[in-house]
Amino acid sequence: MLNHQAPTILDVARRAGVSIATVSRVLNRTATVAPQTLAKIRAAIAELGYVPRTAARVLASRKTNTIGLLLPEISGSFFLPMLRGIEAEARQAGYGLLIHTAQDSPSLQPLGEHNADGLLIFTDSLDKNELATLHRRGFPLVLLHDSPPDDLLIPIITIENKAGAKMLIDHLIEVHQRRRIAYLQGPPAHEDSRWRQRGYCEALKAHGIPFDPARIARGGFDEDEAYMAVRRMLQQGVGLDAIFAGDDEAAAGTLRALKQSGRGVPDEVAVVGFDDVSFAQHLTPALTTVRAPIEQVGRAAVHQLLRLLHGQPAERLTLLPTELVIRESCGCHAQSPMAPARHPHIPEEV
Amino acid sequence: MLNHQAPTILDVARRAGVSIATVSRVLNRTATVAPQTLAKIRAAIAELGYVPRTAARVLASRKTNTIGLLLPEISGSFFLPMLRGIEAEARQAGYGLLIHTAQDSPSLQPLGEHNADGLLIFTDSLDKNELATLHRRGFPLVLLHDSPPDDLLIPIITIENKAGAKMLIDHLIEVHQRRRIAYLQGPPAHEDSRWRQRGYCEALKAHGIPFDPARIARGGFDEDEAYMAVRRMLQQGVGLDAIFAGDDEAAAGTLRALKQSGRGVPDEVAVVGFDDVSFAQHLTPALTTVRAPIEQVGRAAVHQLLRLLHGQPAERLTLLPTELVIRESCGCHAQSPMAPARHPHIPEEV
DNA sequence: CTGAAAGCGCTTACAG
DNA sequence: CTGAAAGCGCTTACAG
Repeated sequence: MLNHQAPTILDVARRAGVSIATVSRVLNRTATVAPQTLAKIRAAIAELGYVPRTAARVLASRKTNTIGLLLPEISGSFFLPMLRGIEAEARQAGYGLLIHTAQDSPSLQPLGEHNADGLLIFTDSLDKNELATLHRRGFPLVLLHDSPPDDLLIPIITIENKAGAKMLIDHLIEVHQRRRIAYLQGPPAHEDSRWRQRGYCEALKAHGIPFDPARIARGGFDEDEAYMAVRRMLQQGVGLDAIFAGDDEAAAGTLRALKQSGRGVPDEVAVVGFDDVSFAQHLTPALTTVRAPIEQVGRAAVHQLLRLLHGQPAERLTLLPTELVIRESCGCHAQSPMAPARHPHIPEEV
Repeated sequence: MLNHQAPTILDVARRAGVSIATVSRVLNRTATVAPQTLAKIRAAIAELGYVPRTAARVLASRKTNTIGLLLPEISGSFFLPMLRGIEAEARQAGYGLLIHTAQDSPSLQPLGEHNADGLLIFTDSLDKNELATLHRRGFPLVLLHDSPPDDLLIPIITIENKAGAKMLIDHLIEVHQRRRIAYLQGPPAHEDSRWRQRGYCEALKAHGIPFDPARIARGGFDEDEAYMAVRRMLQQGVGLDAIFAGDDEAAAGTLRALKQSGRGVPDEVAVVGFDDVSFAQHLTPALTTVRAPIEQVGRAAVHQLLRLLHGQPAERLTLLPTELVIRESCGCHAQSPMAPARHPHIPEEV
């Protein structure tokens, strides 16, 4: 399909007057080469605009030099910073990034040992059996926000969900005297949600507030689902003076439901989220939430995977700290509007 | 590195009692195979859990079956839907997606003929010379939101920026009687921004409003940059009754700057954005903007690239329609019952 | 420090 | 409908 035949290692070798083995050595810095030879080869490469064929290298070396990323789907403000972290870290290490969503493929064909050296697997994107099979084959795997089955030692990267949630609820109780606090659960099997709920429960307990199941509903980490859930609770007359929406997306739906029902936020009902995604600060009132270091999760995942790829031991669990972000929706005052919004870090140019 | 040797096509052939050529044929559906033979091969594949090595296929067939995506960086709410569209369309067509950001690599090494069949190139991510070189080699390329140099026939996918902007400004002028409308430009070389500015100018002209360069500033399609730009205009005493922020990110910064300066939005100053990214509806007041079909842009780009890959002619230009999204920041009433009611207001005098 | 040669696991004419 | 064989473009012991 290409107009001209791209140069191969043989073309370079001929032009430089050496063997292809020597060219390969300078390409891979795999052995010292005489200075003049080196210079000739470098020149030949430059003149021909030679780029090694990935496929040939992979076939011969049995390493793909690419990391696979498996996701359930591409959505939510959560995903962007994570991808940024993964891509940056992979690129820095000289690895390519192959992305695939599990959308409708029941089995994991498009990503595997045949086109990646290792895999990053996000919550809910791969069947546990397939995971076990891959792992037993010795294929390097790192999990994101989802624990492996007990018997498998697969590294996992996740965040301090419980501690974050506890800080948040403690704040509502201690600073704003809320005691009738609802919790909106995420998707059923979602570990983040379960840990957040534990933090919520612990905070209640620590303050002697009885747990009331009527104040638990399914928000699904989803704006519309949360909207419906809150409407339902309100209609049922569940007594509330605060809602922990589970995550920021759900918090947006919660705010909408409350506004529509004429409840004042935060005066009547305080609202808090989790994650601190980009739009959290733009909500009205500005959302009090917990900052999840999402980009770092991505970086850490690649980091651990690289260790595995290099035959080094990896951390079984990487638990990244979360941080309370106080804005207005909890009942606190607005901070100075002088402060510009915070932005994710942009790597410096070299 | 793997515990067991993964099965190869030879293992399958032996088990099925056929040659590797025949196995290859059923793998690729490249010739009809006798039913019993087919069955035996299928069985062998299943029993062995055989998956063809991508590298070997690529090397032998000279097709990578993957699409490369080159971006300047991973950021902004704009990027997510575009990626979703690209990934979905590629997956559907059986292509892998290899992502790379141009961050610090001055030249395009990590993505090219050696590991992709074709490339999707987003604005600002590749030097024009490299682009020309790739194209002249006959490498399939599709551009996103950025025109090729005149002499190169590279398909481009973009949106109706000018028409969208014109609708927006027409609305401000005709419905809300605004005449002192500022425009915040995007990054210098950004085509989207230039076309939006043309739409802005045409709308002014059509209503006999003189163009005033004092009302043009650099918002950079960036929240903080827009914030600073608006503050500056306000300090300089530039007369304004509306601001077209260039895009939604900049609109967020604009709202912040106006709020901080105590200007009422939309009463004193109307604000409109462009793109309709996810947070636009969450801003206060809810943002009137133009919906850019971003996910579709991604899909269309893959679609055109696939045509190229299949040797079919591709559309030189795909121009996707935009659509006005009226919310509240222009001065209109809230449309949906979801939002709180507002009293009608009488526009300020000019 | 360098080369000859085997081999990585497929696809694809070419025969039959 | 099927097989034998060449070839894709590299890497990597093995010699020297």
